[in-house]
Amino acid sequence: MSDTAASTTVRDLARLKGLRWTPQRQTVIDVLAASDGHVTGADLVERCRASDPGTTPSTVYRTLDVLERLGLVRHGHGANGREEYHALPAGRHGHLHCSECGATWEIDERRGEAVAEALRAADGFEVDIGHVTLVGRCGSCAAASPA
Amino acid sequence: MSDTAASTTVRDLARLKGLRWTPQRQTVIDVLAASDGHVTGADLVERCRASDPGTTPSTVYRTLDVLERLGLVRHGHGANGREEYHALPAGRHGHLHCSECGATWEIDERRGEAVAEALRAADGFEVDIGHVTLVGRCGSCAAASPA
DNA sequence: ATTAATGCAAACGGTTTGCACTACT
DNA sequence: AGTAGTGCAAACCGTTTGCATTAAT
Repeated sequence: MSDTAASTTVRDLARLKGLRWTPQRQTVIDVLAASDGHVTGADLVERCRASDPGTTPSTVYRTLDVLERLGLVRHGHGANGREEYHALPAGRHGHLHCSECGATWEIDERRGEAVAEALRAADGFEVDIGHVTLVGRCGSCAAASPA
Repeated sequence: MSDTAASTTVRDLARLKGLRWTPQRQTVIDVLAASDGHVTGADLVERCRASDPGTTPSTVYRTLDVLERLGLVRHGHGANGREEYHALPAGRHGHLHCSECGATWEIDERRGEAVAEALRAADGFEVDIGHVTLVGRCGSCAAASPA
């Protein structure tokens, strides 16, 4: 399961655009794919080093740029404001982060659409729900302590 | 209009907590109050220098910490992920940022509540709508170009 | 007189850049 | 062979910290 169809596609897509495919880039997309949703740039560098100890920050960040330009990756901002990357398809889902217990989880499709609808209501703003992590307090924490 | 009632209150509140009130702190809250909503830390430093050229980053950031601990200031994250501060009362309003035209504006109370309600629906998550700037495309931009 | 707060200057962490070298095509 | 991509190392930017000094109480 190391040379997936998906990887092949990415490589070909890159070639189409006149880009070259390198082991480093493969590593980045592999690691990215293995990260279920949101990874920090620095995180990614670190994780890449696990499979390729020679990984350099510059290469990772440059690769992320390329992948994003290819439309294969999106970046957003986590609860702490740090850049966060995720491989597509994951575009339409956002994240919630509880500032009290520190947990983070996804906003399911239905709620995501409800939020989008609420924002669209007045003047047609089309929110990119996946771009930022919403912060607040989860049900349990909110219930546990007062307002 | 330089020594407002509000300022006096802040100073007294600080004193109550055993803190000292300094010209630098006064400058920070003044500048903050004059900034209609969201200011970056670095921004704030710069703006403070306008009224007090001797302003130091460390002092500004430390002051922001204090003010936040006093509950007078909140920090959040802007469209670019940078830290952003705003003076209360402004807690319950969020910001929208159009990634296409670059405009930023506030989420009015009604929509803010609608969003909160949408997120609360499933499991009681209480979003802090003011903590992050939501990113997307404004009505005009969305209408102008296709999806 | 106490001791909180300041200012400096240096450290920090994540990200970006210039440049010579490597390697994909 | 030609040029896109790499690795290194240094720069960068916003923010944080240690420490001696200043000033609010």
